[in-house]
Amino acid sequence: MARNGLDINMIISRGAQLVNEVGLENITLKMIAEDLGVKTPSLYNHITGLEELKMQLMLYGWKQMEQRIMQSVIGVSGYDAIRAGCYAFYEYAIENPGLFNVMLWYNKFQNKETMEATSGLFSVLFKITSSLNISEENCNHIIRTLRGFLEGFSLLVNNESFGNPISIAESFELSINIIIEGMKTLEEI
Amino acid sequence: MARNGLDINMIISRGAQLVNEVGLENITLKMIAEDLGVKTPSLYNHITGLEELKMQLMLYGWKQMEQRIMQSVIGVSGYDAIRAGCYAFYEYAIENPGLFNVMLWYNKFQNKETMEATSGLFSVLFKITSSLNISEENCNHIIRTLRGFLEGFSLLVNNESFGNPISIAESFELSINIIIEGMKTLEEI
DNA sequence: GACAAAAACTAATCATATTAGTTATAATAC
DNA sequence: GTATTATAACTAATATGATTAGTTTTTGTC
Repeated sequence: MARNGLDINMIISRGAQLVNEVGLENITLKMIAEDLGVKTPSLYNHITGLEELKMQLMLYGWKQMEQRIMQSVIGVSGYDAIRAGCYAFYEYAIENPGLFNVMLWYNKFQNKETMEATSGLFSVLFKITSSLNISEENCNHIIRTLRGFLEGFSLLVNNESFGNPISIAESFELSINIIIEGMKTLEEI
Repeated sequence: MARNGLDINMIISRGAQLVNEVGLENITLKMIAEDLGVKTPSLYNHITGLEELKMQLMLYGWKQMEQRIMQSVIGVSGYDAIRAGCYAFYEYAIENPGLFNVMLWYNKFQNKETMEATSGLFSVLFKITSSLNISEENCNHIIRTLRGFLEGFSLLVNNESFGNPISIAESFELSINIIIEGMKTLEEI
């Protein structure tokens, strides 16, 4: 009953590629429309506007990252799994700098869907920490420690904010070690 | 030889207040100009544009936070000083949500000045860690651990990104404990 | 082949940043 | 005290991109 040109998924996946190329501050509907070979207003048949697109990109990114993290922890357990999950997070963030900015930026409380954007991902890490001898309450706190560190560190790397020339890879490795050693002090019995 | 109306400092300090009120995504030159009782183009006598203003706000915020952190560590040493500095960071970030977004967002590598925006602040923490029995290289890595955690955690809190209803204050406290305990495992001798 | 739904289009509107060119002010020189 | 002049403020104009209104086109269904 209508043309079968665009659909929302095409817009999101092209949007994700473009935002990685040009950055969150430079992405425009005009650019995405041109890339898809249509005029800007045509996008409005599929999205309500730029804000909604960014929200969709945010959800898309977190879901994709969740897949990567789940893959990464297959076959490993305990602290090795924590480590693997953290690396998967970091690598995805570094590979997708523009999209990762959208993920951080639009991960505000808005509604149930946006609130739950990251819950699947971090429930993976929660399950792993729960297998350790750490109280459930502390497991919940630890997830926040990890979220904070992973999001902040990745953002700093993507922004090239570290002035010091020492190895970033070693900083990440040591940071994860520090957090894991700190976690171990929370083990009960 | 000219009118003594605005100056750059008035623009920056009003801009800082306004960005905290309306958020980084909503701040405009028009809004700042109206607030200061002038027309938008008048601002261009003092700044080169919106981008430069945001960069200036970024520098302003980091300098102000640096003062707060230096105050916080007076009279304390060792891990207590680390803890005090972390709390000062976090509290400043929470009190200034819009400005803190600018601080994170525009803290990219651009030139020497922007690169050094945070160096004073973190050199305070570096001096403290250096007083512990931890190698200089590891001290540098630890600064990055702390930066990552503090920036990421603060951003999450400002965005209300934590869905779980457990106490944020306790999460912060425990996170700092985890990092400090992890740091202790790096002490040599 | 006509119809209806939906997607694409063109044209118009709006907001804001920015630039160009003009006017007003106030410190200094005389 | 007045003329000068540098600078800041102003008005008017331009540019870009988001968004909306209204029109045309397409395509599956009858």
